[in-house]
Amino acid sequence: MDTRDRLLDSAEAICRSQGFDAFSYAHLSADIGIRKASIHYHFPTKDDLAVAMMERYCARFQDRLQTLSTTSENAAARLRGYLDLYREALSQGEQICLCVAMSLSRPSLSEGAQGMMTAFHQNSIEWLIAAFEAGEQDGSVSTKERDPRAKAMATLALVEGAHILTRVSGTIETFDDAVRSFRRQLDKG
Amino acid sequence: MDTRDRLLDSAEAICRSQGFDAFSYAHLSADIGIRKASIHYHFPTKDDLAVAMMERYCARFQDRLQTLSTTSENAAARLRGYLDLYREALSQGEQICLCVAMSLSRPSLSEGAQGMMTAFHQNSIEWLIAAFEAGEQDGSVSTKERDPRAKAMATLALVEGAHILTRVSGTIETFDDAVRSFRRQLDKG
DNA sequence: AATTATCTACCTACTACATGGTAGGTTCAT
DNA sequence: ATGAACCTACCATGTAGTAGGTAGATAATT
Repeated sequence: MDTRDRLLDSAEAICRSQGFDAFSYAHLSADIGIRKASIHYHFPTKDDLAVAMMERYCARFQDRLQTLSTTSENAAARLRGYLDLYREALSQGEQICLCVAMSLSRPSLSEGAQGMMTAFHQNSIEWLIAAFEAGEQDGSVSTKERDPRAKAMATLALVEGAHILTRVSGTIETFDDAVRSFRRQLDKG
Repeated sequence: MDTRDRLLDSAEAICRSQGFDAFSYAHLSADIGIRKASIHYHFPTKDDLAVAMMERYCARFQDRLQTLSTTSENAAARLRGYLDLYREALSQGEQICLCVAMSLSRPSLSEGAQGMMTAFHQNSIEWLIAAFEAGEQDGSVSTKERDPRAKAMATLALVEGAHILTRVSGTIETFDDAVRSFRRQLDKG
């Protein structure tokens, strides 16, 4: 793997477990074994790194969503896959969604990085809306709520909030507990 | 107001809008108008400040929950009040729950501060469980889900996640969108 | 009542270290 | 001989925290 990717990996790991302000070029340097100044060759400023990190994360996530859409047998399966995606992202319970992690850092992140976060949510919402609409058509997702947008935003809030709860408790069971009710709805449909 | 409280106010404001790592004794100093070193008289270390901040926040929140329990006419009203509490906490959309904000900072927060966060969630969950159980008894809250613990954890995740979404979008409408589905359920019952 | 000691809440001045970032040089493959 | 990918050495600034002093209120002792 090339240095650039290793830098992004290292940065993403710290960022997702301790927040954006928690890692420094010195940490990365010690972590991957090149001098601090050399990192500036790959990412002139820390904000460049932030943007690159978000871009890669968003692209990967988007890919996964795409795959889910095409391979799932019905809308309920798609949404179950979505839950699994967030569950896997937790790793052992210490890695939360990069977007959640970044959202709390000082808003001095530059419009570039801010924009990536907004885009990430936008994409997620659109995907979820499509999933819920498909669920109503194929009958695999039955809910009282009719408004697909409300359902989509509630779902996004649920999984991101579940990440926070899991981060605090430290055990992945917390995530399962928090999404249990929603998951049961998907199984019944 | 005495200096100690002003320090806590200032710290809490920055912490809830930019994260724990975003404020320094220098910021507080400039904000309330005493010298940086004098802050160490009130809070010897930054972690002492963190613990005091969390203690005050938890106590206040607990008080509010208590009030809600005693003054609401039924369980649905209690839960509606809970949603309002989180909505108000957002202020104009930049102030998120202190516990959510702290949960992302480097876990070098000391067991004291970590423990306060766990306690906060514990208290919230217990309060919510009681509310959902009351809702089943008085018939004001009707849901498919039977397990009150699953409902409680899902609700906590929902409101904390809604805070994150609101923080990113910057508008309070986001919060309303995210909890709309749940709130509608409470109104119907 | 006058003096002395103690305590609170601040101050100036400092340290040691971490931070992001820069200047300029070296190695090595193309 | 050009450029990518690194290096050493540095800088200005910000960080939490310390040492030691001071004005003023309060309490204790004579």
